[in-house]
Amino acid sequence: MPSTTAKTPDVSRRSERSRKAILRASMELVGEVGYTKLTIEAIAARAGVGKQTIYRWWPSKAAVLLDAFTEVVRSEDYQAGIPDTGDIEADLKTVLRATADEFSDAAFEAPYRALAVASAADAELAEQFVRRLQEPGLEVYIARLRAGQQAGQIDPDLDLRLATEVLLGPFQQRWLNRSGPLTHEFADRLVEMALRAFAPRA
Amino acid sequence: MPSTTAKTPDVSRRSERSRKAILRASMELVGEVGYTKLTIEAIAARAGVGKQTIYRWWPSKAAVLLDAFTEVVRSEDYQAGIPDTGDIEADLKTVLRATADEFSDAAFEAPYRALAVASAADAELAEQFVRRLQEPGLEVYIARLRAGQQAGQIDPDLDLRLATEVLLGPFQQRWLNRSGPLTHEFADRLVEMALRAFAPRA
Amino acid sequence: MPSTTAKTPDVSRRSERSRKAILRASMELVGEVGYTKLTIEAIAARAGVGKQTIYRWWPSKAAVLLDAFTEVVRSEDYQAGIPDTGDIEADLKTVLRATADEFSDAAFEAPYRALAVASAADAELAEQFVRRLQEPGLEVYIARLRAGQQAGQIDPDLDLRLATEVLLGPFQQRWLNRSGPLTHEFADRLVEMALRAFAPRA
Amino acid sequence: MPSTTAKTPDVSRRSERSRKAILRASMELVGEVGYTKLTIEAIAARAGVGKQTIYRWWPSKAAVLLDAFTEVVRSEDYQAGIPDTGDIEADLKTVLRATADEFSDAAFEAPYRALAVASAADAELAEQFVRRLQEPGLEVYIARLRAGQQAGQIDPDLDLRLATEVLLGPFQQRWLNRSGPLTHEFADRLVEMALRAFAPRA
DNA sequence: GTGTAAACGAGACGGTACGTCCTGTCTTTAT
DNA sequence: ATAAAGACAGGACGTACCGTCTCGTTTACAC
Repeated sequence: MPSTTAKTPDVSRRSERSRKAILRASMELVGEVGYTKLTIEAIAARAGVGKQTIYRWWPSKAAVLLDAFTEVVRSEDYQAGIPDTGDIEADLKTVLRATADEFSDAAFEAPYRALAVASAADAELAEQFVRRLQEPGLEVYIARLRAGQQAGQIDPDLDLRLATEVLLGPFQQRWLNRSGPLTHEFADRLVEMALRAFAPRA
Repeated sequence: MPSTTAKTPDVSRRSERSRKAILRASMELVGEVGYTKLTIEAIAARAGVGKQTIYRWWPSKAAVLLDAFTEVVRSEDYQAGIPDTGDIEADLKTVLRATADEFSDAAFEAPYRALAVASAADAELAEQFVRRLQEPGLEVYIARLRAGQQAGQIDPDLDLRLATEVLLGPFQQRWLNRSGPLTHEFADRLVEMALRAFAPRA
Repeated sequence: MPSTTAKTPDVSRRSERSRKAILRASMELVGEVGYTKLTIEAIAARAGVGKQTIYRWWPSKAAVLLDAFTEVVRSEDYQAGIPDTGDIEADLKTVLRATADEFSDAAFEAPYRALAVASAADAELAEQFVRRLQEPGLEVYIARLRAGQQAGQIDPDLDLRLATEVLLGPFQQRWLNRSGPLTHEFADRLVEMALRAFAPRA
Repeated sequence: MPSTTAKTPDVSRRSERSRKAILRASMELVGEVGYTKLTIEAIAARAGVGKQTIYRWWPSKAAVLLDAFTEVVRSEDYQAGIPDTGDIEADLKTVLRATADEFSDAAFEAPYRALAVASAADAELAEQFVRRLQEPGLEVYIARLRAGQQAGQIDPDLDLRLATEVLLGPFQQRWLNRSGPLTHEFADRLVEMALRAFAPRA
């Protein structure tokens, strides 16, 4: 029976108090100084924790931040899902407008961009970033689109996965590249164009 | 009046040999060690150049890399534009498939991702990145779509700018997030879905 | 009356097995890595003992080593005393030559030097070091010199304490400073010179 | 022609200001906190210097301290030599009493003990310590003893090197081990006993 | 041609943060 | 209650780079 203990620390002995303090300090600091100037030393100092306690449990500052952000966002969003008023265009616009607003809020934007950037640079982190933060978001879109299919508003043969990419890809691109403003106007136009692609074939 | 200009170096006395060596060393090193482990000191050492020579002419290592990459890519792509066989779907698929292949080539991918990442993190760099590397790419798409409009294959009222975002956003998203493979299959499906959105209204 | 004694651990419950393992590990390690690189953690690990068990019973790693060394040396030397053949010069040379050999043996030298060094740096340890390891050595010299006085070979008014310092001080100095080799030649010359000082006044 | 440059820093570019500040800070700090608690970081901070500047020029904190101490002591002592009033006993007592006083002065004692301890632990340092600080001291004794030989007060066949060890060894031993007080009384008795050993044979 | 001023290669500098190591304390579980 | 185990806060280690700052040494234009 393997149970490779080796040098992995004992999770049952982990200090919850320290864990919380570290995540909290990370979120505070990334807002104050930005991701590039965020240092493990500063996190440890702010959290009142030894550096080793961070290195023991996380492989990088990005991983810390991912945990911190996940903890905050957990189910806060996503859980509700996308409203279904029967009017899919209105519903998608509502949600995408809200998302645009969220991405315009610095408190949300700073750590989220930090994670997106770190993920783009680090494949291992990316896997976690996508799975823990992006996938859940896609799922609620897929659910709403599926309802749209049943309501006859969406092509029943549509590749829903690809559909969400068409809807959200342009959005993320604008945001990451800062190649344009994330206005309600933009959200509306994007939804309209996407829905033309999603519509049942004549 | 002396017009001191103080600290701006004299471009006419700039050493072309050093400039080339620096750009070359940057491209080599970013391929060997990756962007995060790329250091100014290593570039200077590899290029046989004093550090100050780099600091004199570039504000950051990302800026060096942007110059290096621009030099390589210069007009190599883009200049030709997108072929126009009359079949816009086939033409777009051809180009997007080629792009997918390009982004799968490590020699291209490493520095380009480095720049994309650095741009996502740094607004000032982003402006240059978008203007010098992304915009020219968009333009050729816009040109082809405009031709499609004239040929009656594309909705004449279509917002062509937004259209390119719908076409390329999902592509960039997959690539940056590594959320899926950049296959020809993907390129084809993406073009097909986009064209449904771009088609003239019934 | 409870006689709490609060924080002094209960000696009667002390694990003899752990004590032995710790002393043994200390001696081994000081030989392998030297005193400066000797760590409490390594001793604990080698001894298969918790760190706290060391901290509970010893105030410092030097104290551990002092115990370890004392245990080994205990009475092994000293007990026999210095031989008395009637020829004090020969007797002293014999002993000092033997001492020179002992100090040239790495197995003895490493821990003893470690203790001497630690003692020179730490007054509290020094007191113990001198009392438990050096004084017993001096006593046997004093005893032999006293016999020499009675035999009329040594000045009856000689300060025997100071005499041992004159005999052993130069020896220790050479050894500690490595300012010269501890040869039999050196031992002989030192004894001869000292005895000129110890001789009865004309 | 070898001249192994390799990675040795360029001495001609060395900052004299930094060198002085480092040596000064070392001496201050060793007095304030003692040798064991003396850290390179603290020296760098006090000197207003980067740590690398210390690591670049010295192999260890002991080496820094040796330089610092040497700079202070340089020729201050030793240069004058031992007075020669014709009465060698009085002269030696004068000097040894003065030395006893010096070793009782904390400002001198702290760094000197630090060096002695570090030297006892580190052979490489010891070589320098002996050569730069101890040998010059011995030389002045040898010179005075030689004068004594010419004056007929000292055995012309005496091994002067060994003689200085007999005189100073007991002194250093007492001091390092703290095995007794360094009083004028002690100095006098030691000189008297040594001179009995040094006297011309009857 | 020579003089002078900038750019250059080199690299020392004051710093910051890294990731590792060890200290001495504290907590948990087992004997 | 002591012990083994090991997580913890703290702090120094020695290293790697940062961006700035001299140093001489080219280099190229002005005279």
